[in-house]
Amino acid sequence: MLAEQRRHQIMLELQRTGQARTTQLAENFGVSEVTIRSDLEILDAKKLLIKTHGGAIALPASSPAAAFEERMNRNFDAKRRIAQMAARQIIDNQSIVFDSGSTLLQVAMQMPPVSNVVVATTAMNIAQHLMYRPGLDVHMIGGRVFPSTVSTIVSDSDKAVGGLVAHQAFLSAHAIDHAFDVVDVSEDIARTKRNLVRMARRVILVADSSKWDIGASSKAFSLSRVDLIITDTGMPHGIRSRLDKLGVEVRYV
Amino acid sequence: MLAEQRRHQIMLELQRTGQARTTQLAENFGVSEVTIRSDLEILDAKKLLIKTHGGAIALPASSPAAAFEERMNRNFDAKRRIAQMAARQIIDNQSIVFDSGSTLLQVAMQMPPVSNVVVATTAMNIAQHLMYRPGLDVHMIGGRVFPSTVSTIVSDSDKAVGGLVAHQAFLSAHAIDHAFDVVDVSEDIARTKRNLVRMARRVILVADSSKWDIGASSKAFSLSRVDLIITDTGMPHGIRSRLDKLGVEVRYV
DNA sequence: TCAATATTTCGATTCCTTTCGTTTTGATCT
DNA sequence: AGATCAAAACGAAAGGAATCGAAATATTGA
Repeated sequence: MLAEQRRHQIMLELQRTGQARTTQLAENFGVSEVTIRSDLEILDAKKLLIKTHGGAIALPASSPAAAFEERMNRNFDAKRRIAQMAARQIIDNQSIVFDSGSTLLQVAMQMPPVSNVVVATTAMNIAQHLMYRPGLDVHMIGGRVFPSTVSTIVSDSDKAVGGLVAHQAFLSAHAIDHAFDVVDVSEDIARTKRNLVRMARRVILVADSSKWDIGASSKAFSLSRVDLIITDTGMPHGIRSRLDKLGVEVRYV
Repeated sequence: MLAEQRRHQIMLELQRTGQARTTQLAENFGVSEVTIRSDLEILDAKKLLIKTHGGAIALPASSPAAAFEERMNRNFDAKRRIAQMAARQIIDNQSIVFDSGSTLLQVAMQMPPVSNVVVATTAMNIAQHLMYRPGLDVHMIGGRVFPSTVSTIVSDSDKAVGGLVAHQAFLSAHAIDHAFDVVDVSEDIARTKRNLVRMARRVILVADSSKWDIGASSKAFSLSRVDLIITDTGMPHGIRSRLDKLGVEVRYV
C-alpha cells in the first residue's frame, strides 16, 4: 500500500469515528507506529486533523450555535433575496405570524420600519430581534422549547395567542416532497406549522431551492393551502413547470 | 478515549450547560478525578474555562449586552449566593415555574443536574440557557414580549401552559414596599407575577437586600403568600425583625 | 545509485492512577 | 451569629504504562 493511500484511509477512519489511535492504525496497516506518527504529522501540517498524544482527532466539530450559523450561511444569497421579497409583504396595521427558521430570521431582520404591527412567533431568536423595534408589538407563542431551532412547539394555537387571527403568516419549510406537501422531521413540528397556518388569512411560504423534492417523515400542510410562495430559480426544471400549474402565486427572486 | 478528545468533550459539556462537576466528568469518562482536575487545569490555563471548587464553569459571555448588564449589576455577589441557595431547592421529578430577572437567570445557570424536571418560564434568556440540558423539559410561557426583561407578559396563566400546576414557583421582585407587598413598575408585570404565583403550590421569592422598603406603582402579591424567602443580610435592621415575625420561612445567605 | 519510505532502538515525555495530608464546603447545633 | 463537624474536593508526590522524538539503519523502487 502506498503511503498516500494509507493517509487517505486514516482520514476516512477519522471522519467515521472522530478519532484514531496510533497503535490501532499501525496494527491495521501493518506498519510501525513511527510511520503512523509521521503520517499524522504530515496530515496535521495540512490542517486535515489534529495530532494528539496517542493518535489524532478530527477537526473541532461545530457547536450548536456554529451549526445554526452554518445553516444560515448555506444558500445565504438566495435566502437573503427571498427574505427581502418576503419582508416587503409586511405593511402597517397588520398582524403577522412568524414560523421559526434561518430564512425567517432573515425576514425579520430585513423588515422595513412599520407602525402598529403585531408579530406573533414561535422563534425566540426572531422575538429577540424584533422586540426593540418601535411600531412593533411582539408576542411569543408559548410551548415546549425545541432546542435545535430555538423555538417553541405549539400544542394548541387557539390557547396560545388568545384566538388571534393574523393577516399573514410566514412559514418556512424543512423540505417539500414530491406530492407538494411541506414536510418536516417530526410530527411535533409539523403540527406546529399546521397551527400557524390556521392562524392567518394569508399564508406565505419562503423556501430556497434546496428544499424541493426531498422527503421527510411528517406532513405539515399542502402547498395548495399556501397563497404565495417565494423561492429562487435553482430548483429542478420538472418541479418548476409543475409548480406553475398548481394555481398558487409563485415569485422567483 | 484520547486525552485531547476528552478535553474537547468537557468543553462541549460546558458550552451546553455552563458548568461541569469533577465527579460527574470522572464517572462519565471512566477516569480518575485527578485526571479530570488536571484536564480542567490545562483548559483553565488556556483561558477556555474557569476552574472552580468542584468542577469548572464556562467563561462569562462576552457579548457587549451581557457585559453591560453585568457591569450594571449591583449586588452581584449576593445575587449569586442567593441563586445558589435557590437552585438547591430543585430536585428530580418536579415541575417548576421561573419568573424573569437577573437573579433567576443566575438560579437557572446554577441549577444542578436533574432528571425529569419540567421548567416553565416567561424569560427567554432562561429558556435558552436551560433548553440544552438533559433531564429538563423547558416550556416557554407565551405572551407579549417585554423588552427590558426579555420576557413575556402573561394575560391568562391558565391558558398559557394548559393548566399546569407546578410544585414550586421561583419569583423575583422589582421591589418590596413598606407593607411587605411585592410591587413592580407596571400592572402588566404585576399581573404576570400574580399569575405565576397562582400556578404553584410552593412559592419561593429571591430578593437581594437592595429591594427592600422601596415603593412602586403596582402591587403583584403579598409576602404572606410566599412560602420561602431567600435573601442576604444587607437590609435595614427594622425590616429584618419585622420579616422574622411574619411567619414566612426566610433564609439569609 | 539516489531518494523516498519504513524500521529499530533508546532515553525522554506524557498520561493516568493511587495514596495521603490539607482545604473547602455545607449542615447542624448552640 | 458564630462554632463545630463530617463529607467532599483538593494539591502534591510517586510510580508504572504507554507514547513520543531523534537518530541510526534497513528496505524499496525508479
